[in-house]
Amino acid sequence: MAVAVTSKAKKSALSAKAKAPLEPVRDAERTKQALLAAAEVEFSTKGLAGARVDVIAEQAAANKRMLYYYFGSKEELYLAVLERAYGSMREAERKLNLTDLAPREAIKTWVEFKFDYCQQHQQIIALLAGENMLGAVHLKRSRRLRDMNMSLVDVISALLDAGVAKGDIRPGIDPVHLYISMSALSYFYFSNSATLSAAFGRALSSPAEQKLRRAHCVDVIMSYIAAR
Amino acid sequence: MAVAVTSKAKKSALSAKAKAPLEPVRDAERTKQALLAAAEVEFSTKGLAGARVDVIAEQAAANKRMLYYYFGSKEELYLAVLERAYGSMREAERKLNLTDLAPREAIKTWVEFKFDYCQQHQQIIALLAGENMLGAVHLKRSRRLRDMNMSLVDVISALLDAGVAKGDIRPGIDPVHLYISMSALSYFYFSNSATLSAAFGRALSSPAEQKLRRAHCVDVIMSYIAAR
Amino acid sequence: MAVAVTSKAKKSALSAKAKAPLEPVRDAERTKQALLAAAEVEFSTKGLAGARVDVIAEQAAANKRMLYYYFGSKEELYLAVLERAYGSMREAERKLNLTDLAPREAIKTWVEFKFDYCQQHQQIIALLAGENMLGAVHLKRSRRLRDMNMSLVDVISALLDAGVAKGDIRPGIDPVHLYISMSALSYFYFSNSATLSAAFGRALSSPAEQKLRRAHCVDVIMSYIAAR
Amino acid sequence: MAVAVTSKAKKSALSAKAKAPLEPVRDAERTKQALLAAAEVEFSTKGLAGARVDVIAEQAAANKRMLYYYFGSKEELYLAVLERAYGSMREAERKLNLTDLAPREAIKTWVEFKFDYCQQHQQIIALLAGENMLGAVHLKRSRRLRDMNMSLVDVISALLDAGVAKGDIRPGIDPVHLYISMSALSYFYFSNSATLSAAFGRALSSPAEQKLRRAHCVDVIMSYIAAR
DNA sequence: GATGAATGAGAGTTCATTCAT
DNA sequence: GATGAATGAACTCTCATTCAT
Repeated sequence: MAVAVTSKAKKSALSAKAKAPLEPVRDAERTKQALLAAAEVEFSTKGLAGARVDVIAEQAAANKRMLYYYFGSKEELYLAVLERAYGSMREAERKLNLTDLAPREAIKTWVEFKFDYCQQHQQIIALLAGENMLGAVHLKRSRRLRDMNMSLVDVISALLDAGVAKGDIRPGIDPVHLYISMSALSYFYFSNSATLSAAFGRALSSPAEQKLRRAHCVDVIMSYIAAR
Repeated sequence: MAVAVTSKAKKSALSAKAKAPLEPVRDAERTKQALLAAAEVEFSTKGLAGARVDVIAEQAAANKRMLYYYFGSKEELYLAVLERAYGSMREAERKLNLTDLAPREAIKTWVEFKFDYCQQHQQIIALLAGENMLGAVHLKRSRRLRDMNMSLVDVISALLDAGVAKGDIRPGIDPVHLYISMSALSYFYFSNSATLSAAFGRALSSPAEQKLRRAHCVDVIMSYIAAR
Repeated sequence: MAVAVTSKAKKSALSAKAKAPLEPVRDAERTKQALLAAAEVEFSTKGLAGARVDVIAEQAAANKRMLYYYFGSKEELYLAVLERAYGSMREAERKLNLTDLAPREAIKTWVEFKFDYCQQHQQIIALLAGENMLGAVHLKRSRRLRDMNMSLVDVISALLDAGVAKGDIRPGIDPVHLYISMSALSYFYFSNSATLSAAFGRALSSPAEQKLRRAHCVDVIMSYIAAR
Repeated sequence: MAVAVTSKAKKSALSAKAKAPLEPVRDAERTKQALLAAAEVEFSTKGLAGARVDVIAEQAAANKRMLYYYFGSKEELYLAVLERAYGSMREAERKLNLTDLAPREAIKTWVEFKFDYCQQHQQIIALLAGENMLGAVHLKRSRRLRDMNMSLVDVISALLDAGVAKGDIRPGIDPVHLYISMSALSYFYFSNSATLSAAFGRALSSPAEQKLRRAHCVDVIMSYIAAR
């Protein structure tokens, strides 16, 4: 963990220029981010109702009071976590720039991205699962998320159209449902890994198994979109 | 299990000995079922932590004390609900008797069944989502569910083998992952319908939309298993 | 106050008639009244904001949870206390039956009653002072108190009219302001006794002093209403 | 006390060397007064316990830290407000110089002053009501207020004696109780206007109504002191 | 003289659970 | 088998106050 340095240290930094610039203890942004990070863990493992603000504050090495100072309430903190998680997911997707690739290649990349993102952010998966269980009432209220979506469909539509024109993607595919399926194949595997592993008595979350699943997801989608 | 005799029955037994043989009012069983039903609603909409014991008792038109009388604790009630829900899902699946059908036909039927079951039991979907968020610790502890699974894989394997032999299913398909995908395509659509509808600004849960999705799920899986 | 008798007490009373009737621990009404009484003390000495629910519960020998069980919140308990206090004050006034007396005699009795009531219920005085400081927002919201008032003015009017007709009360007196003055002379003496004593360096709350004040109040009002 | 020099002053000192002798901006005093004014509003509407330090600081457009810098604590600020309010009330009374008037005229003027002062300083009325509810523990501790009182009684006594000698004031009037009554008639009308208005369903605080009350107060007192 | 960040104690409130009948 | 009263622990949230700059 980074060592905290007070203003005292900073002043001495003026005299000794070799001193590395350090993060101060009284850093609003730092505290805020620590709270958000701790909250993400707590909410994603226990849900909104099951999460404890004391635990969040403690894990963030912050005072409980700070949580209310910055976020107002448990629910607003939850929403902040949700917005950040959902936002960064959409953001990552947007950065894919799939339009530069050939249609089938682009879709394959997308499926792989979906899988990798789920794998690397299982906390977000859990978070979204919890939010969906509650009817997504919080996400629906969020203004920040209103605009984030939508354009996705346009990208898929364009890819599908190009593929159809080129002759290597079959016509008549609904872009929304294709997108849902691409998500579903990876998301469900991670969101339900606990019950799935129990059900099949097979450690589905091992690296080897994950590699298998990744290929399977690509396979399913590519088979589906293939021109006959 | 001991036969329940209500106080009503007792009283009438005292005053009139020539009573009807045994008036099995079984309020006991009825109360128990009412509690389970109410608990399923409460747990599936609010999660384990968010659910309120008082609400469950009230919705079941039962006294709160009865809940403890029959189930011991909130957590045990939750487990009972989970077991019942998960059990009946597996039970329904077992009753499909798919081995009588041609392999491709059987799998198509299965996919459709998956979709229909999800649609008709969205409460169970939510319940499972919540349980998975918690790492499925309760379901893993359940003895009753140990045995329920497993045989599923055998059925799929048999179907796949038969199809391959017959030449209309491609070889090399992993039955576990096929099963997971069959589940994923329907489950995710329902479990995440709240965020999906918000994301796409399209009422994905309308009957027309559901019919579309059902066909899409079948299409995806059938394309995948098709022999080239 | 009626003595509560539980079924237990009743039963034992049947077998052993000499048994003293006992107060049961689990008596809803008793707990409720104890809470109200404790709350009256706490609210009247510290105000709504300064009062502590823990103290109220402890003084009532009840569990803090019971306070919420019966009253819902601190504010609602406060309102209940207020309604009870204000209600019993008005009730006592109504029972005076002053119309049976000669006009001047009636008004003299009323002034004396005002003084005596203030003296015997200084808690209520303090309670009302606090509520008035808050703009009486709680009392104004109370439905129960809507109807309690008003008729008072009619009584005074009748008395004044009779006195005027009889010739021993001067005409032209506003009954509302007379009532306010009758209240003010006693109420203020008690509500502000703390600052008054400090200001005059004279122990104004001694019995002797109170007797003096009582006579003074009567004197002032009687001088005012006297026909010239 | 150290002379305050604001940053504003400093800056202008830098740019214009030919400065005015000493530009005593005294933000210090201004901030202090702003805090007192804001505190008076907050304490008089919510009481000591109900008042919020943050609100006071915000309303004074000052930093919360300044409140502690100048007053040490919430309670000491409260005391400062009380002392100021009570002091200025007594001060105003002292400035009446009633000894120049004829006795009855002087008392009439005094009653009118009481009424007018209450009307113009209803905040102080509320403040005193709150303090009295708490047993006036703060005012009693205040050294500044020890000396303020007392002389009032001498003035009244002198007026009464003069009136009695002159033959137009009746003998035997207790000056303290007369003073209390003069206060009571106006104070109570304002301190309890909220409940009174509610009780009588009559907007007692309208200008017309206030004029009526003022005359009534004078009438009551003048009738009382009149020689028969 | 002024400020935003931080704090610990304690407030009101809620909850699963149990007691007495 | 059923009920209303009772409980204590724990939770979310608030507040006056102080630190570091």
